[in-house]
Amino acid sequence: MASENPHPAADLPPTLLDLSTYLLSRVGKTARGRFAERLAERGLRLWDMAVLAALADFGPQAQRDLAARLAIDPSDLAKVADQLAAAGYVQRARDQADRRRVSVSVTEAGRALLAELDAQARAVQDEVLAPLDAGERQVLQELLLRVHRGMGERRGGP
Amino acid sequence: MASENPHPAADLPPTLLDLSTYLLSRVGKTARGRFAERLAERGLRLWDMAVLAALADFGPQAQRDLAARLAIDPSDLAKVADQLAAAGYVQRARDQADRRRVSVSVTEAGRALLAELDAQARAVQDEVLAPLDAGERQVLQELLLRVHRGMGERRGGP
DNA sequence: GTAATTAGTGGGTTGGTACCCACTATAGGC
DNA sequence: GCCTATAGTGGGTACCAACCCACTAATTAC
Repeated sequence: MASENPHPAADLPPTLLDLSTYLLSRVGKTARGRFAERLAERGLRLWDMAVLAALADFGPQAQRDLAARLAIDPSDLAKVADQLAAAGYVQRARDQADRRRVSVSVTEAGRALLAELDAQARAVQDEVLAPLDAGERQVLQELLLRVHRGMGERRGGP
Repeated sequence: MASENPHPAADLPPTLLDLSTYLLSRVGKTARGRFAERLAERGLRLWDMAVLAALADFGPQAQRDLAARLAIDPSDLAKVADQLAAAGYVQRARDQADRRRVSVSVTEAGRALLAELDAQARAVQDEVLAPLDAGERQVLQELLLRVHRGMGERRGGP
């Protein structure tokens, strides 16, 4: 999974480097990739963390609501939840009021894992944002947050 | 190819939104996706533009050098070049000094196409960066550029 | 009760990317 | 001339993400 550098380095055309969207896409992909690598070492995927985060932040929820919130296909969420439950990071229980629903909640182990993953994510972030000082990182975060809020939440990854 | 919004909107866990790398990845993916959509309408892919840009910026080159520069597999580049040549956007000619090499150069049509694509890319960028004013976009561009330069150019997309 | 709706799940398909290998043609060392 | 290395190309494989459909179980509407 850890890919060495199969092709030599490159310096890219200014026409592309002048596009913020190009840089955004490239930097974003790299960051995502590096973090995904670390998750893979534990047999986890990005969605796993997204689900844990959503449960920790918003509390127990029915899978359907969780899927809507994360904009993931309910069928795919079922698979993620399955793995997480098998590993003991989440619990699933039939809702007694409406027994079709499965309420998912994060366990203590899940919270602990989330904290660890968050730390790892920040480690990767430090690596990626190394060229920026604390103030600049703050600025970047705020700009990105505003851009993100402005985007119609179509569909993305985790 | 144009995906409607198959799942309802979502508001995401603060734990994730607090990670710049998460935002980077998400915003980048969206931008990339939107631009790719437009390219797809013309039967083009992201690599096509990358190749045109490299040729326009750096002049005619052997495919091998072009592949190294863009960090794409030579075999994959061959396929891209093939399509571009068939459409008349690039020309391929055997290097007379070394007849193994194929020198690729962009045609007038290719330059015209690149200009159009660049305009479209900027249109998408305007859309994505809508929440930011001109000064903020400038700041973002510079921060991203520095981050990008700091990244070991492992491998990415186009 | 019957019909229509909803939640979850299993089993796929599709599209795109990165990657790799075998093969041909040419070049260069000696 | 012979041998090794290199440039390009064709034809794959592997992997992942997004998506979709069919099916079951439970609920609600009438």
